[in-house]
Amino acid sequence: MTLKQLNYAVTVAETGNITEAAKKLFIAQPSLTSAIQEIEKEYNITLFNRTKRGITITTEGSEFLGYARQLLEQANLIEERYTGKPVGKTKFYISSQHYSFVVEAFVALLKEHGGEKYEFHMRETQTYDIIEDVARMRSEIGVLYLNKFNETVIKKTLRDNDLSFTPLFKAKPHVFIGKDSPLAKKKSLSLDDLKPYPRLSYEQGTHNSFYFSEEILSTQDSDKDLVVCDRATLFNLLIGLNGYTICSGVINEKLNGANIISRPLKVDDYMEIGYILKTSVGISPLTLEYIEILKRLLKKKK
Amino acid sequence: MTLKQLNYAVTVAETGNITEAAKKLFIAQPSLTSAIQEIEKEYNITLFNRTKRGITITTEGSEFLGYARQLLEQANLIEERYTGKPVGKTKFYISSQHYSFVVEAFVALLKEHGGEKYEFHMRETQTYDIIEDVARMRSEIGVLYLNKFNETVIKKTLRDNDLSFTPLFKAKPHVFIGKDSPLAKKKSLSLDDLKPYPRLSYEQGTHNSFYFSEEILSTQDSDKDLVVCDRATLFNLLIGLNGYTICSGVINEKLNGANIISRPLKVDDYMEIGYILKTSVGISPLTLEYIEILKRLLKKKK
DNA sequence: AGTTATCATAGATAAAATCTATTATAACTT
DNA sequence: AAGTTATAATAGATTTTATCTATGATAACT
Repeated sequence: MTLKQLNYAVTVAETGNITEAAKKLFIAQPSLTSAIQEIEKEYNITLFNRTKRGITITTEGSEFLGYARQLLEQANLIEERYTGKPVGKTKFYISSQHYSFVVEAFVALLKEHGGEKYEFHMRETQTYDIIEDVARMRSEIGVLYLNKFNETVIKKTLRDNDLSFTPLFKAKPHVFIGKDSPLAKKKSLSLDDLKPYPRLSYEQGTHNSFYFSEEILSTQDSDKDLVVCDRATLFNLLIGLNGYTICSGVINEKLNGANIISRPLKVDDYMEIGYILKTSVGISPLTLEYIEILKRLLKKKK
Repeated sequence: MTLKQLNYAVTVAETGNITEAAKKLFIAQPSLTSAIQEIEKEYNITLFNRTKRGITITTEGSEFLGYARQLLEQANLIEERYTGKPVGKTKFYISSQHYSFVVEAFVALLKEHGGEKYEFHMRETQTYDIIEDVARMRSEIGVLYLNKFNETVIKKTLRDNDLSFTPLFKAKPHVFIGKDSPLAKKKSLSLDDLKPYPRLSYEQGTHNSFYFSEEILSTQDSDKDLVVCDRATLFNLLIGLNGYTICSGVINEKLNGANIISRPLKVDDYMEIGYILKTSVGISPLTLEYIEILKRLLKKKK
């Protein structure tokens, strides 16, 4: 295994095409072909399925490339430290449930790296995808919540995938509503208060087991159910239809807008929000920095 | 930069002798010489001072090799993951003040890696050395405490060295005494109670500024002062001379022995014990695992 | 003064990486 | 159906890199 080979493999994966990747790397296509074959031979794995219209990554390959990327990232770090010149883009990938504080920290991280070339991904997605992203090393970090109800299932899923969960804070359940909603008059809300209004929740795809829901109490009955993928859409419906959604209550006016307010929900439950990491690969400096920012931000909010 | 070169450089540093290292690496000495020169040329640094009786590492070189080791460690991880065979020894270095829970976690980590080839270092040492060890990447992690008194100074030192501090727990000051000490009768102790007895503290070398003391209240006067380096020695003197030492109070009977007990100290102060990391290099899986063990252990004690 | 241990240099040799040219194959195009 | 295009694999030549052997230089020992 050489750094060159790993870099080649990663580029091929990104390009999805050996010929194309060879051009990017300023080498001839057969050289690249043989470099890839070398890795495959050395570790007796298949990184790519070859077709006549490019290549596709195998599951095995996707995992391997996760490790490879991590290693290359670290090699670039040394390169930069000792040449001064930035080598390749700074890359950062995060998968998260829909929390504005996660976006806020993401923005803060971006600001600190504004000068450099970068490629940052903020994936607000479904709970199961978050876990899968981190497990397959598509993202280095994921943010989600645990509570009494989903804890056992999620923790088992995490264990199975060699992932660790680190709590950030415990939140009492809140309800997000539009500031002009009739519900806004009350200081706190009960489940009965919510009954007449449309409930908004996030789409959970094929893994729409209750356990992977983004909202607690998803097993509760509701007459009017609206399911969306996008935070802005959710907020639009919240305001437009006097809807509500149950959440952690950590709110950022700048990001969510002044039209959204939160009210405590009168139930005996909690949400423990934290981040997940793939333990077997360690933590990169950038991820470490992101975690620090998260913590700093949350401290301020309290 | 290639992994080969880095590996060569690290071996040379370990051996302190190019000829010798070449034998270990099963290559001829001139090959090794030129490999090292290549790195030095590429990054315009001097890794080693050559003398006629081997080589010595430069300060620059020591830092570079810190990064190199980290990278190689991660490369080995991949190698192991995909060949099954263990590649090189598992290495773990920790520097810490004298806390038995740190040793306990160290032991637990060892147990989980008992089957493999390993080289683990537990450096119970002086506060400033802990900071330096982590800053120079001789250790990946360090454990020390902050309190009102030393916080500003230590945090500045950490910032200057690109180190982060993460709190583990806050402890109320306790006093360690022998179980047969006259002081053992009282449920809690005041500073006046301690006056007549010998105070034990850890040697802090040339950096013996108050701020780097391992014990809080080190500025307090004491008539009988005993200064040691070794935890066992400290405990022996504690028992033999009815001495005392001020500490966090986290105690482990198995490790410290049943002859040592702790009593709360009546002062308005705290110790915030946490770990320090070099932020610019990320965290290795093993260090991550160690941190998890620390947290688990401390949770149990509470 | 001779011996030993050490690292550096020179030039030869071996290994590897890369190149050009070509083949094979599936998917489009006309 | 025949031709064209895009893609990856293979073969063999060529270049580049890594390593080797032999030797030189120098300080520290004996």
